[in-house]
Amino acid sequence: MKVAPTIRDVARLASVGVGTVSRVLNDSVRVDPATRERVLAAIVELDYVPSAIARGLSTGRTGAIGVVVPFLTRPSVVERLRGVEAALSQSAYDLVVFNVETEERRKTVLRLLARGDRVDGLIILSLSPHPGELADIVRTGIPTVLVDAHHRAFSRVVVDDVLGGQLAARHLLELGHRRIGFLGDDPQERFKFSPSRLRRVGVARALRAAGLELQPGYVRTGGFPRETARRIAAELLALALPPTAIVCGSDVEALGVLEAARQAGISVPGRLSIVGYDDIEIAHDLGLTTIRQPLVESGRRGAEMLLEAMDVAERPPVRVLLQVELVVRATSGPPPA
Amino acid sequence: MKVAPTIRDVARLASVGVGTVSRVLNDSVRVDPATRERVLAAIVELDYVPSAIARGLSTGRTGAIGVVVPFLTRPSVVERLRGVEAALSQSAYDLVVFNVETEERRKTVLRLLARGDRVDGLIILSLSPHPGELADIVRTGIPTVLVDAHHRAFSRVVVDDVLGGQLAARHLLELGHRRIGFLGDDPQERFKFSPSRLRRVGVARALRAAGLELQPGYVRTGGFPRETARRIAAELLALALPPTAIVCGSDVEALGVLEAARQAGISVPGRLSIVGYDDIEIAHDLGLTTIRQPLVESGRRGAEMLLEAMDVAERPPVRVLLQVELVVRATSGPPPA
DNA sequence: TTGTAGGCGTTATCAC
DNA sequence: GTGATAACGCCTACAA
Repeated sequence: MKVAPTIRDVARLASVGVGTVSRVLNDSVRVDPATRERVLAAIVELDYVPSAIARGLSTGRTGAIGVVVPFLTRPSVVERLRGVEAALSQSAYDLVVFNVETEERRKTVLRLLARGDRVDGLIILSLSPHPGELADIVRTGIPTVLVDAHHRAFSRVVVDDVLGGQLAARHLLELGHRRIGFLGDDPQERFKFSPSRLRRVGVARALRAAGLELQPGYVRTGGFPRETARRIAAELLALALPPTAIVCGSDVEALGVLEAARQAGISVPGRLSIVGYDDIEIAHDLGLTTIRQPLVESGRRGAEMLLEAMDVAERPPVRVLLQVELVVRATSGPPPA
Repeated sequence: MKVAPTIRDVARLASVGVGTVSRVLNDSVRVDPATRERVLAAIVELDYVPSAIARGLSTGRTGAIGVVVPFLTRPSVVERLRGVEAALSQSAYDLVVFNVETEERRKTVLRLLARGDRVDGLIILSLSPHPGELADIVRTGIPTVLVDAHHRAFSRVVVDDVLGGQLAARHLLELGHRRIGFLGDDPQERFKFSPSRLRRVGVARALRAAGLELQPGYVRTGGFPRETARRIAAELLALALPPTAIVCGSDVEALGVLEAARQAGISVPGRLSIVGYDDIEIAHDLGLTTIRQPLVESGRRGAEMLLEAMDVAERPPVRVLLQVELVVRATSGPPPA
C-alpha cells in the first residue's frame, strides 16, 4: 500500500521547483534541455505518474468522456459503443459508461453530468433526453455529441430512418408483396424519440407510393426484448389473413419474428418474408435480410467529432448523415402464390 | 457556461461554515436539525451538486470502478461486462471501461491504474496481466477482482475450463465419435493465460480416458476472429481423413467452423458435429451445441465481490467457481456411418 | 529559464 | 454543534 510519489518528490530529486516539473510534464513554455533531462530522469526513477484527480481539480478537466447509453443489452448499442471506444482509445481520455435503463436513472445520470465537472465531453447514444435535461447540458457548456438521436442544438450523427423504412418496404413491394406488416419498438420505451417510429413512417410512405396502405392491424409495437417480439409476431401470424411480409424496427425484433415463424411452422421466406434493421453481426450469421446502418462507424464518428469539438471551442453544431443500405439475404423472397 | 455553485456558496447562503455543509452532505456526526434544514434549503435553492473531483482529491477516492477488458469485440466479454454494469448501477460508482487490444496498451493502462488514485476498485476481465503488473496492483492496495482469470493473490470468479472441455468431448464420444478435433485461440494472443488452452486439455483428457488420443493434426489454434476460424476449419475439413467432430474454444470460433462446413457442403450434424463454448446469445439462435458458462453472472458476481471488498478492508482473496454445463442443440449428432 | 505561492472544492482536524 | 483552517496534488500566474 505504498503511497504514490508526487510532483514534489520529483522536484526534490531533480533539484528543481515543482513548477518546472509541471512544465516538462505539460511541455508548456521552454525548459532548459538539461533540466528537462534531469526531471525526466527523476520521473523515471520514481516511476512517477501524475494524479489525474489533482490535475483535474486544478485544470477543471477530468480526462474522461462520458457515454450515456440505453440498454447495454441491445447489440446495436454495443456496436456503437465499440466505435466510440475505438476512437477514444486513440486519445488520452477515459471512457465512462453510463447505462440508463429507466426514466429515473436517466434523470439521475443527466443531473450528475450537468454538474459539468464529471466529464470533459459527452456522447449520448440512441437516447433522446428531455428538453429540460438538454438545456442543462447546454448550459454547462460540456461539448456533447448525439449519436442516433436528433437535436438542433448538438452535433450529431444520424441516418435517415424514414428512408431506411422505405428501402425495406420497396424491396418487399418489388418482390410482389401486398400484405406488409410492421413490428417495432414501443415508442415510449425509448424516451420519446424513436427511430423505430420513423422506420414505420418510411414503410407507410413507400406503401402509399405504391397505392397501398399500411394496415393498422398489421402494425405492432412493443417489440423489445426479442421474446416479446416473438410473442407479438405470433399474434400477427395467427391472423385470419396474415401479412406475407414483416418489416421490423430492428434486427433483434426480426429474430423474434423468425422464431415465431419457425414455431408456427411457417417457412421463411417461402410463406413469410422478414426484413430487419441495423445489420448487427448476427444478422449476417442468420442470413437475415435487413437495412444496414453503419453502427460501429456511427460511434467512431461521434467520438471523433467530440474530440475535435473539445479542441476547438464553440463550433456550430454539425449534422453528419450516414447512409443506410438494403442488404438482401435469405429471409426475403416472393410472396406465396 | 455558468459556473457551478460550490460548497462555499451554500455555506454563505445558509449562513453557516463550509464544515457544516460538508457534514450534512455526508451526514457525519450530528448536526442541529434546524441548521441542517437551512443547509438543505440552500442546496436545493442553488441546485448544488458536490464536485466529485474535489471530493476525490480530498478523500483519495474517485467514485469510479475500472474494468479492464480485452477485445470489446468478443461477445463473451460484452456479456460479462453487462453483468458488471448491472451490479455497479446499483451502487454509486461510475464505470470506467479500459479496453485493451494490444500488449502495449495493456502496459499503459495497468501502469496508469497502478497509480492508485484513478479508480477505487478494479475488475480485470478475461485477461491475465503479467506478474509484475499484478505486483504493482497489489502494492497500490486497490481492491481488485479477477473474472475469468486466475491468480492466488486476488479474489476471482472462474469456471473449470478443463471440465468444460471434458464435457464437450464426452458428449461427442457418447454419440460415437472417434475422430475429434479441437479449434481454439492462439494462446499468445490472450496474454499468457488461456482458457482456450485449458479447454483443449479437457478434451485431450476425456479422449485419453476413452483410450483415444487428441491427434496433433486435429488441433488448430489462432481461431480469432471468426473469419480466421473459418479458414482454419476449412483446412481441417479438407484433410484426407477429416475429424467427424470439432470442439471449439469459443462459440465465435464454432460459428467459423459452421460457416466453413456450409461452404464446403458438409452437413451439420450429418457429417460434422460442432460443439462451442460459452453459450453466448447467438448460440441459442443458431442452435449451436455448446458448453454454457454463466457469462453475465460472472460479471455480476465479480462486481458484487468487489463492492463488498471495498467496504470491508483486507479480506483474504476468495475464489468463486461457477458451473459449466453441456447444452445440446442442433449441431451435434452421431458420426456418419 | 526557473522558483514561489495562490487557488481549484472537498474533507477532516482542530479549537471554541 | 459549529466555524476556521490545513491538507489533498497539481497548474499557473507572478517574480526573480
